[in-house]
Amino acid sequence: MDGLEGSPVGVQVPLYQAKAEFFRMLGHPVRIRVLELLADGPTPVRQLLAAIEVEPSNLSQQLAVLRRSGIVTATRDGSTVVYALAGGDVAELMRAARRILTEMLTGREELLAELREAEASSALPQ
Amino acid sequence: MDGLEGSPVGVQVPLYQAKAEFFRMLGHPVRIRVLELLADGPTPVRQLLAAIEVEPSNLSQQLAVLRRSGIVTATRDGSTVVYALAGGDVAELMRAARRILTEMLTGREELLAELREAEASSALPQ
DNA sequence: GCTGAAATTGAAGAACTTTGCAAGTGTACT
DNA sequence: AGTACACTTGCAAAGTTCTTCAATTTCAGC
Repeated sequence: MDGLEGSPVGVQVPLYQAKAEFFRMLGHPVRIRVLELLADGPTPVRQLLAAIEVEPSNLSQQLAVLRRSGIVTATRDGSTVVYALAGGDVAELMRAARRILTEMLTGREELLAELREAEASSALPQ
Repeated sequence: MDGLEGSPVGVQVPLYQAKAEFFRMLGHPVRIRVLELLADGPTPVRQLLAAIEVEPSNLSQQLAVLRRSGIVTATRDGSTVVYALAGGDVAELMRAARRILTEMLTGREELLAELREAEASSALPQ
């Protein structure tokens, strides 16, 4: 876990490792849903909890991961805590991901259609 | 691992889970480097191996993850195997990630500067 | 057919992440 | 002060992923 935040300022982490940590931090269904909800504006935990089927303590852990990575901020307002995206076009990233994902799944269906039609043998790995 | 490929055709996985699996598949330094190398065109394993400091069998494992997810394809040419991006603008995704990453790190430095200046107490979580 | 090089696979153990529960902190209300 | 609510934290068990080793497959050249 913990990726980005662990690095003291000035200690250089190779960029490809920072990227890997960034993507790993995105790699959890609850965290994805939180980011998508936050894309529509700052949201109190209570509301996230209502929208996502998950135990409060589990949500808190996932929020902690997002917070530590720096992609979201938390501010306390009375007894509720409000989360918001720290900046950046997270929505754009999600769009890019969706495009690739769609393409990948489409490619897959085409491949399967081909395979269904001609039960031929070929010489490719796997 | 295995995410996307495990799903029989027609069994619907919630989109946020497919996204999480997709990002998790990107979440490894060796896999990121492979994708970045492949962004410059199809590349034989031998060349990947020369460019990335990693054991052959470890690289193979990571290539298998990428292959199973469908983001790359492998074709055999004589005794060498050549990998290529399966489609999609992976480069665009990486650019989006880099933008956010940069912003996050910049935000962090600003925050730290602020903290250094005024050692004030506040009431935020963490 | 052997031998060697290129790449993959399988399996075992270490390392990491996720989950849920119980306990803790902070704020608001009476 | 005491109770209730909103969240967070610590921790152990369960689950997943990573790394490495040895074994295997596939092809090319002899």
